[in-house]
Amino acid sequence: MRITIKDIAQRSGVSCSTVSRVLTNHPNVDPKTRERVKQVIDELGYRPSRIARGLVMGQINVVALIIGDIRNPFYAELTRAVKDILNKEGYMVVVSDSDYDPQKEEIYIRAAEEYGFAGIIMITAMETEALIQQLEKLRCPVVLLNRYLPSVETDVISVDNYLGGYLAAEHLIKLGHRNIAHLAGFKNSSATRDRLRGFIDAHVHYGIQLNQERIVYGNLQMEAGYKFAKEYLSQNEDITAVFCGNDLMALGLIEALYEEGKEIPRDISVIGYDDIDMASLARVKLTTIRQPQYEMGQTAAEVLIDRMKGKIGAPKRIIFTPKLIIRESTAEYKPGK
Amino acid sequence: MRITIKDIAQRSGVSCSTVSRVLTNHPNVDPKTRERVKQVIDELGYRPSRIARGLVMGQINVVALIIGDIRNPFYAELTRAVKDILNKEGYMVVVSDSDYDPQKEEIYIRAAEEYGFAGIIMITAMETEALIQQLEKLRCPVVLLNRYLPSVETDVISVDNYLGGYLAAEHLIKLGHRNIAHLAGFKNSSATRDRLRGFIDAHVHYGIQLNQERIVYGNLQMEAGYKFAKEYLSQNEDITAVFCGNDLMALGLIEALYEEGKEIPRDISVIGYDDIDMASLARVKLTTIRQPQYEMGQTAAEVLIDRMKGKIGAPKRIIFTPKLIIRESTAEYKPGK
DNA sequence: TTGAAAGCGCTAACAT
DNA sequence: ATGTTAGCGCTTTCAA
Repeated sequence: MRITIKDIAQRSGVSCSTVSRVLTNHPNVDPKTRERVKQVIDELGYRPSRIARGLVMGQINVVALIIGDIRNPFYAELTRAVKDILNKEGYMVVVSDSDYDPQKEEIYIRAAEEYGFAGIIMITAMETEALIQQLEKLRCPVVLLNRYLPSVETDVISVDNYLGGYLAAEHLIKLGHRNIAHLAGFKNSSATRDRLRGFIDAHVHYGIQLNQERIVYGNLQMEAGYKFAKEYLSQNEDITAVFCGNDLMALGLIEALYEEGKEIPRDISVIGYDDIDMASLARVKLTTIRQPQYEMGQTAAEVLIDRMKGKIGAPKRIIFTPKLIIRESTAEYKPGK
Repeated sequence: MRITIKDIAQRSGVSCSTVSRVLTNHPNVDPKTRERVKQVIDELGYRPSRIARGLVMGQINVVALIIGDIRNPFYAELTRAVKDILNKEGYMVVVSDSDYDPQKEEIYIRAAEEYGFAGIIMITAMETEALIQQLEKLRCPVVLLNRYLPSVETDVISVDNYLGGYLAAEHLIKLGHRNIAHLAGFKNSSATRDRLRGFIDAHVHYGIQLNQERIVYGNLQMEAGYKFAKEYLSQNEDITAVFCGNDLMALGLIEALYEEGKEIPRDISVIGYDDIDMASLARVKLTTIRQPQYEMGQTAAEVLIDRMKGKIGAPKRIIFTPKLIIRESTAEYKPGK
């Protein structure tokens, strides 16, 4: 049978309340009593039931982190940051992969409610009406990562996606490219939309024509990049550069191109997004837009902790600045080719 | 205020017990009553408290997965498998990174106890006495992955590490290499030890001398491979091939070598372990020993589910077979070099 | 088929 | 400083 607070109380000759006070570090306990109780606790190897405590408190010290896919190194790194910070504060973190599917998100948020989680950090798949309604009803604080829901009052930690898209396009344009394709992320994500806007505006700014067919949407997985190369690029040989919505797709794209005997950046320039570790280790070191992965997670966790501790005030918007990292997958456009 | 079973009971004109029966799909409820109650539940958007339920049941439907580091793609893939299976059965999965640190493991196992988790799946960092004691006292089933604790009665899912080590060494030996170094994993892990035994036995079998200094232990991170190249290999120029304890270290090693102007496999042959996705995308496609990552996770989850459902019987040992995947990072030994 | 009541292990208000 | 008591939301005997 499980050892309970009652056992500790009996063995140390005090009441349950006193044991509870010792457990919660309540000041009103005689030092001697405290010592005695602590000793019995050690002796019996007592472990408090977080569930019982949770029932009384109305919640448990657990935070949900909802991301796209833990196998994407960008999310893995972010997850580490979130855990590092929250564990230090005594919170447990439950990481759920939405697979970029709003329905799965819904399920996970519901689970967080049923389990009485203390908070949620999420990168939303899309900004759907259902999600917004769900978040509005929520009884625990939420921090949104890299996405923006205009109608929901939550803290938001993000990176300037517009700027990221602009920087990527500008880099390619300055290298002389005029026919640039964009393999974007999910169409309904605000991050995707913002990057696209930046991408388009850079074209406008430099007076370069850009037509709709140059924009293709992918699912952020390596295969999407691979497919894009095999299907789209082989049909559109005028394309001399591609801006990918993340590094994973860029890597898949490069792989496919090599299979066809093409070389990067000789035949085509490729720029990624995120700057995951792999970007600098791939067969062609990837030029990319760096997002401060760890820092984003860290900040999100810190902001959430403040909210869970009851800090009030207007929703925060913390926006990091993306950075162009030039490596070897982009090069000057050579008309001869 | 939270909507409780009581609210549902009042609104539908029945007792709490009946509502509970509806919730738990108990057969003894009049179909009409059941319908009415369900309707009220939907109407009010009622969500049962898993915590309250957990208090009564003595546990919650949550499983802990304790791994080394989620940023290692091998673990990320395995994690996906475990989650896929367990979520389908209605369990939540909490993933904790031990950072290969037995103390962190201890903390996580304790947390699992305090929260009343239904089960644990873990890859142990080391087989310490403290861990064994902790596991013996545990009130929930445990499945061990790729590690073996002789004195603890748990199910074990693993890959034949001895064979893996043997295959790696044999491959290099057959290519003509005679001075092979082994950058192993953690010294105290049974997986590391078994692979080392295989590595040594292959040498013995082929009548090749091997001395102790050829074995170096690393922490399974990319930096360890990098460092190994910079520090060890530059001091030991007779080494013509390296067997790495995982792909990540192999990748780091190759990176360092390239920085020094060396080429793989021209100057040195490298073989990894795991066969993570990156292995086939790196600048040199990695020869490696494949472990069936997803399948291992899947099997571990299935075995654990059986135990949680009360299936009894002797501890299972399921052992997968590793496979040599030959790519481009290993080549025949050229005496000229 | 249903309801009343006890109890899971803990915290916190209140009383002493 | 300590004990008594009520109650968190649910499941589960037991009785009707």
